[in-house]
Amino acid sequence: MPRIAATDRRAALARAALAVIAREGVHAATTRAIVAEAGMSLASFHYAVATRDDLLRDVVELVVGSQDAAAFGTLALQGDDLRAAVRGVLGSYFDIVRADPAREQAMFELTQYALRTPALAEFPAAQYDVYRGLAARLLHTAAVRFRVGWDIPVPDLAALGVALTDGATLAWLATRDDAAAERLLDLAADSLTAHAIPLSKEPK
Amino acid sequence: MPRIAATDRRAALARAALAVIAREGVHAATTRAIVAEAGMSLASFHYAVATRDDLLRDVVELVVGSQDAAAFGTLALQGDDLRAAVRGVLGSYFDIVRADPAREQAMFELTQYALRTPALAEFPAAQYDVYRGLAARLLHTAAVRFRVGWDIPVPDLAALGVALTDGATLAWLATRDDAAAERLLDLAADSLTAHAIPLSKEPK
DNA sequence: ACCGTTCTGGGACGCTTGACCCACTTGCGA
DNA sequence: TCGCAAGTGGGTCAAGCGTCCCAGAACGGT
Repeated sequence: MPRIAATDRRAALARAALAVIAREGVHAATTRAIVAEAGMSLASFHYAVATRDDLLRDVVELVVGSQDAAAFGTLALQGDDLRAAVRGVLGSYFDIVRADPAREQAMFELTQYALRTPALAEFPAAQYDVYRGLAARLLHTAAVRFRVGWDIPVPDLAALGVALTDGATLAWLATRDDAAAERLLDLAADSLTAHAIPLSKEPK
Repeated sequence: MPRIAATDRRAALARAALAVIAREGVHAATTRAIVAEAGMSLASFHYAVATRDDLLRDVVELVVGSQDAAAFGTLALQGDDLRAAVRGVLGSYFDIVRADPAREQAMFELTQYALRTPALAEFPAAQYDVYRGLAARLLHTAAVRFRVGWDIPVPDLAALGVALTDGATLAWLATRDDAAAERLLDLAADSLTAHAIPLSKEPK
C-alpha cells in the first residue's frame, strides 16, 4: 500500500463512497465497504476523516460540485432550430442517465439522505441552485443562438426544465420504459419552447 | 397489551413502519423502532411477520395501494375553465405535499429502496402505473367536463403530468421555496392545457 | 545516517441490529 | 369448564457497525 497524503486519501475515499452508493445504495456505504472499494485499511479511513458523516459530506460536495460542468459539459446546443436544439439537450442528458442509472439513482438517494441529516440539510438547495443555474445558462445560450426571447423569466423556465428532467428521470428509473421516456422528452421540449417568442428582425 | 390477531398486527406494523420512515427515514426503520411506534414487544414482530424485508414489502404495498383514491380523493376538478381546473388540481396536490412533507419524502425513499431490493424491484413500476392511471382519469374527466379533446394520447399527457408533479415536489422538498413552486405549477398547468383542442360545436 | 513526523495495519472496544427461543398467559371452541 | 391453539414477553445470540488504539513502517529534512 503506497503512502498517500491524508487530503488525497480523503478525496479518494469520497469517490469510493460514491461508487459504493451507486452500486448498492446509501445504506450499504459502511466504513468497511468504502475502504474495501478504495483498497485501503480501515484505520486509514479515520486517519483521513474524523467520522463517517464527515465523509458523506464530502460525497455530497463532490456530487454537487461535479454535476455541473463535468457530467453536463457534453450537453451541446446543436440543431437546426430551437425545438431541435432543446430536444437534443434533453436527449443528451437522458443518454447520460441511461448510461449509468445507478449513479443517477445515487444522486436522488443522496439528496434524500441529506434532507434527513441536519448537518447536510442545506445541500439539496445548493444542488438545485446548480441545476437551475445550468438550465438557465442553456436557455440563455439557446435564446441568443436562435434569436428568440422568453415570455417568462429565465429562472422560472429553468425551474420548469429541471422539474421536467427530474420527473422524467424518476419515471424512467422506476419503469425503465425507454419509449415512454422519449415521448415524454418530446413533450418536455414542446413545453419549454412554447415560451419562446421571436425577436424583432434587428436582434439587439 | 391486548391480544391482536397476527394479520391485524401485521397491518398495524406496516402503518407504524410507514410512520417511522416518514419521521426518520428508511434507514431508521429498525425492528425495534417499528415495534416501539406500534407499542408492541419485539417478539410480536417476528410472530406476525417472518422477516423485516417482508414487512417492508407490506409497507410498499400499503403505499402503492393507498396513494390512489385515498390521498388524492380530495383532488376535485373545479374551476371555471380548463386551465383553472387543472391548476386547481395541481394546487390541491401540492397542498397535500406541503401538509406532510415527511410523508411525501418517505414515498420517494421507499421507491428508491424498492429499486435497490430485488424482491421489491417490480413495485416502483406499479406505483407509477397508479400515478399515471390517476392522472389519465383526471385528464379524461376534465376533457369531458370542459368539452375539449387532447391532441396527444392521454397516457402520454398523463406521464407529462406525473413528471411535472414529481419534479415540482422534488424541487420543493429540496428548497422549500413556496413561491417558486407556485410559479412552477402555473407553468405546469400551461404545459398540460396547451394540448387541449376545442371540440366541434356538437359534442358527441 | 539520523530522527521525528507522517502514515499504515491489525486488532479490539462497545453498541445496535435482525432474528429467535422458550416459558408464560390468554381466550375461544368443545 | 376445560384444553389447547394462538398470542405475548423477556432474554439471548451472532453478526455487523462506527470508532479507536498502538506498534511499527516509510518518508523528508538535517
